[in-house]
Amino acid sequence: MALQAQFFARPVREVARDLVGCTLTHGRTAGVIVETEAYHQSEPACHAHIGRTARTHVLFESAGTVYVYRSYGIHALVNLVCEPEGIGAAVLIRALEPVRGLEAMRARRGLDAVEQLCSGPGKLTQALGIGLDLNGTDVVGGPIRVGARPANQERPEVVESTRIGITKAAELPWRYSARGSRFVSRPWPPGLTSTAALTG
DNA sequence: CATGGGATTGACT
DNA sequence: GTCAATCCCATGC
Repeated sequence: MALQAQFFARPVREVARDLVGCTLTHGRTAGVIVETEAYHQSEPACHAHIGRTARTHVLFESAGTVYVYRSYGIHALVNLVCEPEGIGAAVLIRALEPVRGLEAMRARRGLDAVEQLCSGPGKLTQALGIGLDLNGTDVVGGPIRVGARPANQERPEVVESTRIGITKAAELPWRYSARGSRFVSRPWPPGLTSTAALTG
């Protein structure tokens, strides 16, 4: 059952929390969302904080719009726009548990380990074939879809912690992860050694 | 028009 | 743990 635009037209932190356990699909590849982060125009880590520009105008569009941007000149990061139209806010999808199209993901990523296919915001866009060309598309009727958590499936326990890799507003606990998942981008709390992440 | 920085990743010490 | 790759875009002259 696909999520509708109304699901995203809520406070961005609620949407970020509720997206954990939902399924992100593009083409023949799909994964269960296990890690998200919320961004809102009111805080400086959000691209929309500076207002509407050529880059950020998508963040102010209607709920359910897809925002894809290039990070560090290399990676594409995918976000889902939230809150009423005119408010700049979005949820960054940071990690997935791969569930469909594993071989396509392996081919695109150039590695086999399932834990490493989608365990990061740049990794999952590469695994699912999501590029900048999808910026501005819609999760309702567009190439990227989000499916609700199945009713017979238990709601995952969600851990709240601080966001990863930012310098501004780094203290806000706006990161949401599925407790115990082996597919998150980094262990919690953040700051543990990277070797622990690989073996855990 | 030139410049600097970034919501990351992977390779290397 | 440290660091370079790489490019779009916002900013400033």
